[in-house]
Amino acid sequence: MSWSDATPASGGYAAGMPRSGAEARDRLERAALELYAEQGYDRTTAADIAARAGVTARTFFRHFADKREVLFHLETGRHEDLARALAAVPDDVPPLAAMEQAFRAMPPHLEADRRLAETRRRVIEATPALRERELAKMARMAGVVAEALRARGLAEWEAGLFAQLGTAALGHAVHAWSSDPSADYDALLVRTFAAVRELVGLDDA
Amino acid sequence: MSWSDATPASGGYAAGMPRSGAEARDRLERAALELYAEQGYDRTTAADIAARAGVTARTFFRHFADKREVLFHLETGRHEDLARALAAVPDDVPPLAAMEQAFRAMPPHLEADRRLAETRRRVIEATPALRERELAKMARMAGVVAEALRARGLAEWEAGLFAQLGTAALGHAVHAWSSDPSADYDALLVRTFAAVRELVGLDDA
DNA sequence: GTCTATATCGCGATAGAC
DNA sequence: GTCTATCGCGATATAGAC
Repeated sequence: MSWSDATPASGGYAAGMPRSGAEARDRLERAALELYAEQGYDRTTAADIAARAGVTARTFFRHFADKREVLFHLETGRHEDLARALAAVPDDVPPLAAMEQAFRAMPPHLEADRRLAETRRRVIEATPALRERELAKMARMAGVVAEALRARGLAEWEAGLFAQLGTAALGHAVHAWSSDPSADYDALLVRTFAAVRELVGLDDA
Repeated sequence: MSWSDATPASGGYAAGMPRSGAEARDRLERAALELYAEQGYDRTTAADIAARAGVTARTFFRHFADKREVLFHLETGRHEDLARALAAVPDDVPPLAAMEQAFRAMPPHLEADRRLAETRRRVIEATPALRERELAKMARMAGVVAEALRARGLAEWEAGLFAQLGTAALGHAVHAWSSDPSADYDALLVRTFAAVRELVGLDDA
């Protein structure tokens, strides 16, 4: 079934195994998630992942900087999209609403396969090293958002705080979504932002 | 001078070198900060640090889980203090004010030696791995705060959001303090919380 | 791809501190 | 003596260099 049980043929690829870098990266990502879920993150070596994906360990590190990055590669690189989405929101829209619109415009890529999203979440929550990486990604995103808000005229301090609020809301929505298969992501996001507005007393933000 | 140039005597400690775990840990912390500042985090090996502290590399890892933890060990373990400080605030004090009081009651341990705090901050900001760890520590603190707020009667969601706001404010104040030697920490903290209140439209929080 | 540094952890023996 | 911290040595695996 698929390439999951493929063993690297001596001297190269197994017959018919696609050689494209993107394909290999995909298989590595899948293999990593599977193995992390099956045996746990620590007991899974980079070599294990590479073997299941039908490549060598060296190839693994060519695609991903480290063992953690495998689960976050998809999220990275979307920061430009996010900045663009925020810039596209008219300047007279208040900050929270602007973030809400931008976030709604870029739903999670894994929406297609919820089972994967759930597994991924479970693995991350069970692994301190992965939670750390997730926080770092979140912080980077908050930085991007803050910069975009500053471009909309907010002061540095304001921009930073609103960005924290907004990304916290986003994180909450994503978390809830990937924990509950029967949830509608967009609705969750809208509800979360409404709750933040009410809680924080900024109905016009 | 001091134990910095001490080499572990073959078969054991150099004569008179204190064997207490706490002393060794202190020396390791100092040595690590020095070396990280001098050569950078990546070019500093655990063996380097251990050698400067007069112990073996194995001992380093007995005291600290990894190379990053050295710079955060002091911050850890104060979570109980923080929880206690929050519990000590009367229940009728609103959440932001409660956090402000609790934080003011536990100023940073390095306040005594600002040079160290500045160096530490510079090293952390220059090292992605250390920033990641710092974020993780912050998140853990936010978790502790959130739990304390829930104990004060806030709903889970409220508690989490306020905790994020409060720890963000704390982080901002600490950051500003450890970047500017002439700043008064307590005043910074108060000013930061005031700014958050104003910005967020919750003058009574 | 191969080679290498080195981070990290397990284990048994040893040696101050109380 | 019993602790507890350290040593010394080895094993595995990550990540970067060549």
